Amino acid sequence: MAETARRTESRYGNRPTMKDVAARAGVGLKTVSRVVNGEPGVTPDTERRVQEAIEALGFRRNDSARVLRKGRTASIGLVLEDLADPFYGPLSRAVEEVARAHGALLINGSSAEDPEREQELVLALCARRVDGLVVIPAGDDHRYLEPEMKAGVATVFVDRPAGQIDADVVLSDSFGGARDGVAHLIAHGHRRIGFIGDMPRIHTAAERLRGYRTAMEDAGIPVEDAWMSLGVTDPQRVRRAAETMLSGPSPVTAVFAGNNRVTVTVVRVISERARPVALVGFDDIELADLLRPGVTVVAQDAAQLGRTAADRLFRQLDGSLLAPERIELPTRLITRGSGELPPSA
Amino acid sequence: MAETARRTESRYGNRPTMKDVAARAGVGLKTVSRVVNGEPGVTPDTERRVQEAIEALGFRRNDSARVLRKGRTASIGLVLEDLADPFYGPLSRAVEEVARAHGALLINGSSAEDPEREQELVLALCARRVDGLVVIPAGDDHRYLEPEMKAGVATVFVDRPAGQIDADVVLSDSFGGARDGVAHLIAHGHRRIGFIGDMPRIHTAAERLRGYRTAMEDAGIPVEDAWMSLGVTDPQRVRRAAETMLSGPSPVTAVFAGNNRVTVTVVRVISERARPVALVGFDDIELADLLRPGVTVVAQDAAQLGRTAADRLFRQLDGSLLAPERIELPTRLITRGSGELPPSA
DNA sequence: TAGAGCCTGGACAACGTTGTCAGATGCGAG
DNA sequence: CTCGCATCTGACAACGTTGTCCAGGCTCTA
Repeated sequence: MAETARRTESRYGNRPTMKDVAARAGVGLKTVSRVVNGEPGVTPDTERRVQEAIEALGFRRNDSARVLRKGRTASIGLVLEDLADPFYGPLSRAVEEVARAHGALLINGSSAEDPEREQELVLALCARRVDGLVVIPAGDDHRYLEPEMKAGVATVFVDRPAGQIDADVVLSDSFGGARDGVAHLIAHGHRRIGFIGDMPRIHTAAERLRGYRTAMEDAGIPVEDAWMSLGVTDPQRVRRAAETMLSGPSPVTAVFAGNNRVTVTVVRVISERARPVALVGFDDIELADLLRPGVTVVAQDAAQLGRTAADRLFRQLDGSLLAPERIELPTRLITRGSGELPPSA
Repeated sequence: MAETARRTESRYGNRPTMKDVAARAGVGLKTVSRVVNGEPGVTPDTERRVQEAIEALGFRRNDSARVLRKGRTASIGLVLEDLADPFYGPLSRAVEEVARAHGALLINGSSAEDPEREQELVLALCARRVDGLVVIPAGDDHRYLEPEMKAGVATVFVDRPAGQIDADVVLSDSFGGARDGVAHLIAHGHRRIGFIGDMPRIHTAAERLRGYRTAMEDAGIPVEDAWMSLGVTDPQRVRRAAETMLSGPSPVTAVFAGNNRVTVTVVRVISERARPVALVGFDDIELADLLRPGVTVVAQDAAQLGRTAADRLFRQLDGSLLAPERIELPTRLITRGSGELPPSA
């Protein structure tokens, strides 16, 4: 009775606690705790009374208090660049699945490729005492994480390595993938090949550029500056860059696109041109097989990246002190037509 | 000195607290709290000493304890079906942006369209005392949320309404969109039109089916059972369903696809056929404009759904007691070619 | 029937933070 | 020189949970 009144009269936001449950069930506080956590040492009769009280009051354990007491939050943080990017959806989902298998929840944040925002997010997650962090770095200096890692926050970087600190990282073989993709174009007779990619301060972008250069060099083809466009990602500028290389005095006959967004725009530009242009893109894109010609890509497995990173994270959490490791996953060239076009003109 | 030793010798996971900072700076506990929270009433000199101690120890405030004291967690939960689905990426991102603007973090979970898993996730989020919930329901009975909502957890449903309870919901106009899409096909001369969609227990699927039926009825066209395929989503079965309706004794000349995944598979099937088949899909898909013919779709704005829901959530949190509302966002027919093909045969 | 041992239940402290309140300090005015 | 006031600081309780430990009641055996 009294308890019911208390609930009813209580201000918005007041919730019953174990104490309330205990009072209503006529037992001690700790007994309620035992029932809630399925600990042994409670007679069936007592347990029933407690369960009824829980039901009646709509009690739900306050995990904040629990965390405070126990030290572990059973949650991990994932900081990525943009959840809306189709590359990160599967990655995030894969991390979530692994977390779920370990009974942990996932807190998600997008850095929008802004180093400051990355740091802000990471530190906010640390303040909540996430057990671990999976980070797709935006910045190139992660020394701010050192105290956190020392304090026991498991940390794994994905897609790009950490800057200035020694930490686990899971990568795709950007260099090898790009090199093979460009070599593929060369094997089909191209010599004037363009490269459009992101800012070289982004590790993957730099590696892919290096792969491009290496493939060209291996084939003994000198690269002209006009064939390369770096730091360009927004559709409008990619479009301009592509059109420029396709028009100049020595126009390219093939393009290597440095990521999925660039690929999409280049496909658009090429489809508007009369003369066919060969194309290989880094990252697979949906429906690539249905375009005419199909888009040849260097595919990386985003889900596998996420899974691998999360596995590694929980291995850290399971206590083994592991030396930081660099895990590189292979890429896969998927030929669909656009990369096999011969040079024209 | 003593503190340093304590830190160094401390077991894995030990972190400095405000008490440690206070001891090192030679001030009281509360003074540290004041500095950390930027409260007034601390002399610049004291503040500097405290800041130095914080720096030296690598102190970071424990938000779990803070939450326990203050009651608000500054985090909201988002339960959706599958983060890897391109429809949910932008939605999730939009919710995150709004949360960020309110200083809150986002905890994400995928229900995988399993009602039990949805409930499990939601209750886990409530146990963490998230301030609010954005839920894309998998189940059709949400009475389990009643005690939580009563206790002050702001709740908004998205994409599908809640079951058995009265709550805010933000929807796309599935019915109207589907009806218009089908009417568009009818206007282009089709009479035998197929429908492939998800299980009718999913609200959006049911609404889209209703839209299809209504459009057909409005045009005075009797619908044959063989034209409809319900509860089919995995690519293989969609493929079989599509092939069946395109082959039978009275084959359809056009297909309305109930969601993005179905649309993609149907595009595949159609592209393999000699005879052209008209197609309108619900949900936009990337590169739809580059296919030949381009794919005509009924587009909904996932980001806008997320933004609207999150806005509503924070309005609830800002204290105003609002009567539950149903907000319906319009859809947009985007014609690209596939929906304007005339009937053939 | 008394003592040993087991089982159940509860009192209490602790986790790290913030709100309350009162004490200390310094300064100016009478 | 002393009082009063404003400013700064710190002791203490509280948030809701879990771990420790002890008390009381029971059963079983000698």
